[in-house]
Amino acid sequence: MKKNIEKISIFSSLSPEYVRKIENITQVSKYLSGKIIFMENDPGIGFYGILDGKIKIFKSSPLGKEHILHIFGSGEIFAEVAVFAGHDFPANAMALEESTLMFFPRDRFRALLAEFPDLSMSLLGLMSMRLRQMVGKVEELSLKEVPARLAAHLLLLRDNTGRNEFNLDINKSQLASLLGTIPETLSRVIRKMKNEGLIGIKGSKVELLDIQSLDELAGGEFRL
Amino acid sequence: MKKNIEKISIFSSLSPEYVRKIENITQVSKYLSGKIIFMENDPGIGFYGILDGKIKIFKSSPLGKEHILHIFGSGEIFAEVAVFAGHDFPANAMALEESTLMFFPRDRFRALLAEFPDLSMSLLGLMSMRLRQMVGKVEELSLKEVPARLAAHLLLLRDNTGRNEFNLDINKSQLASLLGTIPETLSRVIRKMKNEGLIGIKGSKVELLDIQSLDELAGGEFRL
DNA sequence: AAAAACCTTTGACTTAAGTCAAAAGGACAA
DNA sequence: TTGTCCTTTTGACTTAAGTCAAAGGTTTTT
Repeated sequence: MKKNIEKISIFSSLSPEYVRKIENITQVSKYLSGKIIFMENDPGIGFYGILDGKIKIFKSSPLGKEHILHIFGSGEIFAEVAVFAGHDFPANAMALEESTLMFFPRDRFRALLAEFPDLSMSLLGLMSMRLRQMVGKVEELSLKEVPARLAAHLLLLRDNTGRNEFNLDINKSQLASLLGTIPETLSRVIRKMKNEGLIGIKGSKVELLDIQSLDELAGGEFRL
Repeated sequence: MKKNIEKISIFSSLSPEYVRKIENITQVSKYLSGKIIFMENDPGIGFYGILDGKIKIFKSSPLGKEHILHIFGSGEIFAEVAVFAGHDFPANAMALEESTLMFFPRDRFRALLAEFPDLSMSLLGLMSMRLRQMVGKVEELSLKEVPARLAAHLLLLRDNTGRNEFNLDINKSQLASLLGTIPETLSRVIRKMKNEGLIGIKGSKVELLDIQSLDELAGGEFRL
């Protein structure tokens, strides 16, 4: 069966030599829909990557009720948290449709890490990077209101230029979309901030007039 | 100087033996406000954890303008992405206030990973776990509307119980807060769904009457 | 310079969801 | 049974932000 570890997103940006080394320890198999992949309390002898298909992770109560924890799709890996931690599988896994999985045996994976510490470093680096991206997204999504997002953005530009007066380097439609809103709304928000004396703006030249209020708008203590 | 690696969140949940081993290779130093920690293109000989203080990461343009990429605070690590990847530092770092940093030399850290592959596994496991949490948060924040969140929640309960009829195991105020809204709004949303024939509800007994519409409400193809 | 294309602003309207206040309901003890 | 307390629902109002349509402004092209 063809191995295509590039489909597993966490490994896809690894250097080709490591990709090959990892591929060599894996084992690809097909699971029919409904097939159990592992059960709760089975020893965590390895984790899985999904080349194709959908896997549901679930727990069963004594009464036979099932509690779905997660459903994973192509490109994702699962069970790695338990396996890395050296635990047994904490739940069951079942194929929801015909699926092609790649199995990464714990011991051989561990041996690879032992032999090639740079592989560990690369993997840690990749995860670290992704974590950063996600944290960024959460921060972004948490500022719900447009004025807050605009204020935060302006303060960031201020940090970046070191001035209270600077030029927007993109047009307002683009800025609107960057802030997750539409030009009309942005226009109105800008007008309001101008009327309230928080900023001055002419064309793409912006001047921050009331840093403290902007800072509070942005959720307080945004940046030093 | 006292070492307290527990303050660095990614290492805080590591087992004590590894905590000690890592502590042994680190070096704690104080930086006065304004002090440069490293410069762009310096070799990435190690990464840093912040025990206390604030660090700004920035780039300088040829004209001397600075562009702040990020500001890190207590408990965070920085520069690890470049260091793990074996790159030079891609930007400058400066203390924004008096800060206490812990330095993790790349070579010694790498040697530790080589010697203790289980440490690699644990770290990968921890990062994986955090990544999961963040992904979950992003998904949650992306469903903006209350009816969508309620529909998603009901479908999840359905998955979990395996029935179209089940009991809410918490009261409606708690449910409202779980969904990130308030009881009044939840009450109205429920009434609307009832009027539209999507659900039946009596006390805490819920029946899903139109799975397909609920599924669409929840953003389509929520769960198989 | 005139025309076309694009960007930005404004107005009028709609929708989602929050606030405040008050009315129903339900549970349970005295 | 009658209160008392808590949860839930309802109404009236407000706010934030989106849609649609149209009017001004800028550029760019010809």
